[in-house]
Amino acid sequence: MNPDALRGHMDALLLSVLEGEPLHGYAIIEALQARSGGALNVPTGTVYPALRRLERIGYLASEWATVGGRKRRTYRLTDSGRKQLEGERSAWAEFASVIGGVLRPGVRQSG
Amino acid sequence: MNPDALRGHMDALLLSVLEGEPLHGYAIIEALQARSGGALNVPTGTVYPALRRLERIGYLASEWATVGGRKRRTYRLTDSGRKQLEGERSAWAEFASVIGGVLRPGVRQSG
DNA sequence: TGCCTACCTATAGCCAGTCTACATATAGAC
DNA sequence: GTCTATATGTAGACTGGCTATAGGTAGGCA
Repeated sequence: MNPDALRGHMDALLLSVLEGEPLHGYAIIEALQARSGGALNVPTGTVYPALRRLERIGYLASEWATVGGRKRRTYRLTDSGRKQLEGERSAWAEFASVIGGVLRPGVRQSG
Repeated sequence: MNPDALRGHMDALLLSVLEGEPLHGYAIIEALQARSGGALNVPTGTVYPALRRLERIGYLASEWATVGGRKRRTYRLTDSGRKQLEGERSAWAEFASVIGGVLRPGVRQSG
């Protein structure tokens, strides 16, 4: 998967994965991998800064927890984040439709 | 349309629009607008450098022409570009399927 | 005792592609 | 002579995903 292609879609992926249940960073990475059938291998250097950014904006909130002697920062969607997720979903639908439409083979403008 | 979302998909759009017939830069911008129902407003600062890059790689070839007193640089797909377009199309299909899959509401991993 | 793997968070700096803003020029309408 | 449409092009800003690195715990294994 070309990394550049993810640009601008990462937020939607993160919010979506957190919709069902709160997760910590490492688990989010695994969830993305699992949900994509292994196609999405997002490095920590992408996920952790993105999560902090989303928290700063107000779409996520986080709490520290210690599980099995390991510290985790667990993120959950805020109401604002849930609303944003809706927006991201329709933006994606629009985007996919537009790009898909232009890429469709054999299209000609007037002939 | 969020500009970042285009990252990594611009090449595919340009190659696709040139599949049917050779076009010059300005016409390519109009074609993208037309084919997308107005959703795609790609600025010249994006298109011209991208076209040059694609030519440098070998996916496009260009020739100068003068039409109605105005100079145009007309781009056409090379064989290599046509091949690349196929690759871009399947990459897009894969990408759209993966992202769409993760974004689908109500997905849960095991429960 | 040491080594390795899995788990877990985090940052500095790189990089490439899209964007904004600007520069340049012809044709035709008004 | 001013405006709009047509037409190409560059410099530099911006931005967000990536690489590389850093730090630490737990548990298996030899």
